Amino acid sequence: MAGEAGTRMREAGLRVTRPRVAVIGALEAMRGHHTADEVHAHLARNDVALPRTSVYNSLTALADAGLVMRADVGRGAIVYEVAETWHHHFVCGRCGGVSDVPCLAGARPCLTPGEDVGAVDEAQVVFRGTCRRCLDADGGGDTAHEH
Amino acid sequence: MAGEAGTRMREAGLRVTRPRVAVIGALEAMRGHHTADEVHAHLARNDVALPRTSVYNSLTALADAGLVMRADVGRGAIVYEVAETWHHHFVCGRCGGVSDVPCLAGARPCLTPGEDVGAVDEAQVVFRGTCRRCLDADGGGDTAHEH
DNA sequence: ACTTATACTTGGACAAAGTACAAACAAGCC
DNA sequence: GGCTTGTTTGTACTTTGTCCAAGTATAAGT
Ligand SMILES: [Mn+2]
Ligand SMILES: [Mn+2]
Ligand SMILES: [Zn+2]
Ligand SMILES: [Zn+2]
Repeated sequence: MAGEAGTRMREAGLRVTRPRVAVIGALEAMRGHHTADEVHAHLARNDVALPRTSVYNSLTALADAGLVMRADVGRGAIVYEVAETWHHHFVCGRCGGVSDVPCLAGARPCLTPGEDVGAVDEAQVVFRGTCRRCLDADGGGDTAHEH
Repeated sequence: MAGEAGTRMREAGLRVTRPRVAVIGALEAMRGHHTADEVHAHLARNDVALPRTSVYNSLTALADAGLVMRADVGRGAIVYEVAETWHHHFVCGRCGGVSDVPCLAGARPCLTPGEDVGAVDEAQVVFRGTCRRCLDADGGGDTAHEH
C-alpha cells in the first residue's frame, strides 16, 4: 500500500522521492480539497519537515503527471486532491466551500469549444453560487459557517 | 458616451466615482483580457494616477455589479474585460494566450450540475490546451510567440 | 555492489497578487 | 447647503508562488 503510489510515479516517469511520497500520502490522508500550504502544514503537524518549496515542487510534478488533480477554483490558491475520477467543482461565494460536481461526460476533455481554437486538453467547469448549507442558514440565522 | 457607463453604474446601485469611470474606460480602450495591474499601468501611462488599491477596488465592484467580466483562467492573476456577452475562455499552456470561446447556451448559468449543490449563479468553463498559433509554430520552429 | 548521470531537493531570497485598515473624501439625497 | 454613508487613498502587510545555485539521492548501467 505504501509502495502503490511509488509504482504509479515510476509508471509516469517520475522518480520516487521522499517529498513526493509524503505529499501524496498527506493528500490521501486529508481527503478533500487543499492548498499547497495546507498540505505543508499537515505534514509539519505530523512531524514531516519539508521545505515549503518542496511541497510546491512535488504538487506540481504530481499534478503534471496526473497522479493528483489540480483545480483553480478562483479561491486565491490552487487546490489539490487525490485524483479518482475527472470532475468539476462548485464554489460557495458565501463560505468559500468547495464541493465536487460529477462530470457530465466521462472522458477528458468533456466539453469542446464551438470554434477551432487549437488542441484542447481539458475543460474545467467552475460553478459559483451559494451552497445548500448557506442557503439553509439564511432561513434561520445570518452567520456564515465553516466547512 | 462618457456618461453611458455612469448610467449603468447607477442602475446597478453603484456610485459613479472617478476611479470606477477611469477603470471601465481603460478596459474599453484596451480591449481584450487584462489583469488589475495591467489596467493600473495603462492608466498611469495615460496620466491617470490611481492607487493600485483603487484599481482593485473598482474592478471588484464593477465585476460584482456585472458591468465587467471577471475570469480566473489560472494564469496567476485574474483577468477582466468589458462584458458584452457571456462566454468562456481558452488558455494556451504554451504561450499563455487567452481567447474567447462562445458560450454554448446564451444565458447564465449555461450549465447545471447534475447534483443539487445549492443555488448556482454561473458556470465558467476554462479550456486548456495549445492554441492554433503555437501548434503551427511547432511545425516550423520551436520558439514561443507573443500574443 | 560500485559508479555515474542527472533528476530532484533544499534553503534563501525574491516577486507577484491581493488584502486590511483608518482617516480623508465625495456622491447622492433631503 | 448640509448630512449620511459608500468610496477612496496611502501604507503596510499577507498570501501565494517562483527562481536559483549548490548539494543530494534515484535509477540505470557495469
Ligand atoms: Mn474535487
Ligand atoms: Mn473573454
Ligand atoms: Zn456555503
Ligand atoms: Zn499559444
